[in-house]
Amino acid sequence: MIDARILRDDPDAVRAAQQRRGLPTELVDELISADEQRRSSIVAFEAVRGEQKNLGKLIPKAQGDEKQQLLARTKELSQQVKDAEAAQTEAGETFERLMKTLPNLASADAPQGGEDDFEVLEVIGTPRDFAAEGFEPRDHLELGQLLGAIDVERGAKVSGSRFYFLTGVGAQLELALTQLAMSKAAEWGFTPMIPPALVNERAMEGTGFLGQAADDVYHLEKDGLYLVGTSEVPMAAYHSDEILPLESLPRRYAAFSPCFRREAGSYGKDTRGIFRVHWFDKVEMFVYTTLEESHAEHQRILAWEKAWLDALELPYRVIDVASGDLGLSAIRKFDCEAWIPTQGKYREVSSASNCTEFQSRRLDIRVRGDEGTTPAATLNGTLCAMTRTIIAILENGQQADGSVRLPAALHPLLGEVLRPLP
RNA sequence: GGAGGUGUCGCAUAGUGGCCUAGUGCGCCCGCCUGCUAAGCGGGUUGAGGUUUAAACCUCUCGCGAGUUCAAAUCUCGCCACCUCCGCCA
Repeated sequence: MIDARILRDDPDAVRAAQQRRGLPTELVDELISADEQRRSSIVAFEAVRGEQKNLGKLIPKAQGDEKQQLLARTKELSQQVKDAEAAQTEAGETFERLMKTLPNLASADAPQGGEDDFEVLEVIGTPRDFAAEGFEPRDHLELGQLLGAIDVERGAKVSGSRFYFLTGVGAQLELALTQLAMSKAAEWGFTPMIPPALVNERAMEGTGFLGQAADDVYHLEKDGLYLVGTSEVPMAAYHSDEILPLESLPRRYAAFSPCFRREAGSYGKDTRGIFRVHWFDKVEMFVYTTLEESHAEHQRILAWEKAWLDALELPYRVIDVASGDLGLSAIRKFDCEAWIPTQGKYREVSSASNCTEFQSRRLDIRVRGDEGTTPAATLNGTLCAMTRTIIAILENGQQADGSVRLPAALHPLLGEVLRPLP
């Protein structure tokens, strides 16, 4: 949710932001009139309510006829107050419902356009030339099977398509990555967290996932709970309804959790292996800070993501996602994409978003500063999404015999090389 | 799943229909006093929204929501959270 004041004072800025996302601007006009209606209903209610209170004070002191007259008058007022209050509540709810459909104001710094209009900011490392090395690279699934690391057949048998078992060195690889990511994050000043992966509606709605992304969310109707698609959800709701002292910011958390995604509408896409799955584990960075600091923090989060990919010795690039491809809550998003040799493409492995005040207005997270309270800013960024990282490590580190050279950072945990099963 | 209890300002408490414009203590902030510190004295201190050039004023907020009433922190009902006990359980 954005600041209603911006809507009143500078509606053109809101229209422009909508246009940057490629969305119609009619909503802005609807919002302005809903806001006017809301405010006039407040004025009407407060007028009758004030009168009721004033007269109510006179009643205990009044006697005889005077008292009877007052009672008659206030009895009449009582109904008016109820009606005015109902009208105010309704106008308020209408406004809020519309407000919640309005995405965060896309940054003018983000590239214009849709999914394919991202800007490449940086390309780091060099993809290996397998032709020059004299062999055809195997894809992650084939490598995973040679190493005894990934079992998708049994994943499908037990749970359905887009499920998998990590087995043997595959399971060890995830645990090692988790341990490494969490300890690096702790070194950087993040508080390690293991949050719940089931959350209530407030948390899911407040982070913006019941909007355009609602179809992608698993919902346990019987219990009123949702499975999180990312620990961003419990971590944003962690401080909901709280007022954080300014001195306590930034608050940086590194959360490890499973992530569940229905992947509705991606039926034909990325069906081989574990690239696009209904469940994976992830270490996520989540930060609470001020609006002013959020832009610099966004860059820091990106820098930590890069440091992580550097440590894993993966070739990757950084893109600035176009405004039409942003999620509901973000004003700007940077993705890191690792090189996947068998796809001949860079593919997303991490993503850093600045959600400014959008989530904290919905979840009521404020900062107490010198001049009263203001909504906090929230940011999130992937540190390590397990399945895609495993894919990148296997494919980029593979050798002609099907073994995989690991990055030096993993040597203390797993040794230098993963070898095929005999 | 069953039984009972609790929910008031940052914390602790008072408040059983109108004197609540929610009192008091602690903490915190400002000032006074003051060799220093402590104590003492005076003032301030929930949050949200609205009217307004401003100053100021108004409304809402006692876990949440409905209801009764001219009037609700207070009475009634529902929900939620927490605590204790019983059952089940990794």
